[in-house]
Amino acid sequence: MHALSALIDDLFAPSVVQLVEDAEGGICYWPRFVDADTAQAWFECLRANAAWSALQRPMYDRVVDVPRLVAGYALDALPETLPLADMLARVQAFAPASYTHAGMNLYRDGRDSVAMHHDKLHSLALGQPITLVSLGSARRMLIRAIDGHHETIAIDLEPGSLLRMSHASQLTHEHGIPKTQREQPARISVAFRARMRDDSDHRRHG
DNA sequence: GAAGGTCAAGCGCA
DNA sequence: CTGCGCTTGACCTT
Repeated sequence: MHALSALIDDLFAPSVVQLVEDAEGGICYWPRFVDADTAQAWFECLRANAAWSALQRPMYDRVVDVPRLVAGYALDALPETLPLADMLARVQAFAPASYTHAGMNLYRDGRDSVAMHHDKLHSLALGQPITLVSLGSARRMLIRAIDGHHETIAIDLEPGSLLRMSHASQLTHEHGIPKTQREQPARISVAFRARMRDDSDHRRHG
């Protein structure tokens, strides 16, 4: 019975969903980028072995925790303990680009979140997309047009899914992961980006 | 070196 | 319940 409904889900599941249109491919969602077992294995390995850090930010007159854990890796120096090389190869097959970095977020539960934002374009290579792999439990993302009617798209990012956002779409849309009251197990997002150069050298100088 | 953008939690509102 | 817009301030980029 469950096997049958899963089969029906598979038959009717779209292979790709176009969420936003633009000249560079807009924002595109593949619900079944990898199979569930692979997604689960990646999730467990990353959660256990990635170098997660907890950040803080000032908020009014106190310091609060950033509501998620973060980790980042350069793709030319990947630790062998992580499945990032395998992930990159499979991302390249769906959304080829000259990726250089993988940035990861761990949303532990429904209280973790990211505010609406667009990715910083000054450090990203022109025309190169940002491609997001979702692992763990599904989590709702909001995508909102900046001008016009501020139309908002809500999409539940499923484990094993892939979301490709064009460089151009970062100028017209912002995105975020709102907090939720629902029971919400952990999710990891892995964002592959193409940085035009390493600009981490000349910060914090004098 | 001045100016502008970012993004955290909590509130009230629809 | 969910989304949205407002608030302050340290840190960042331009």
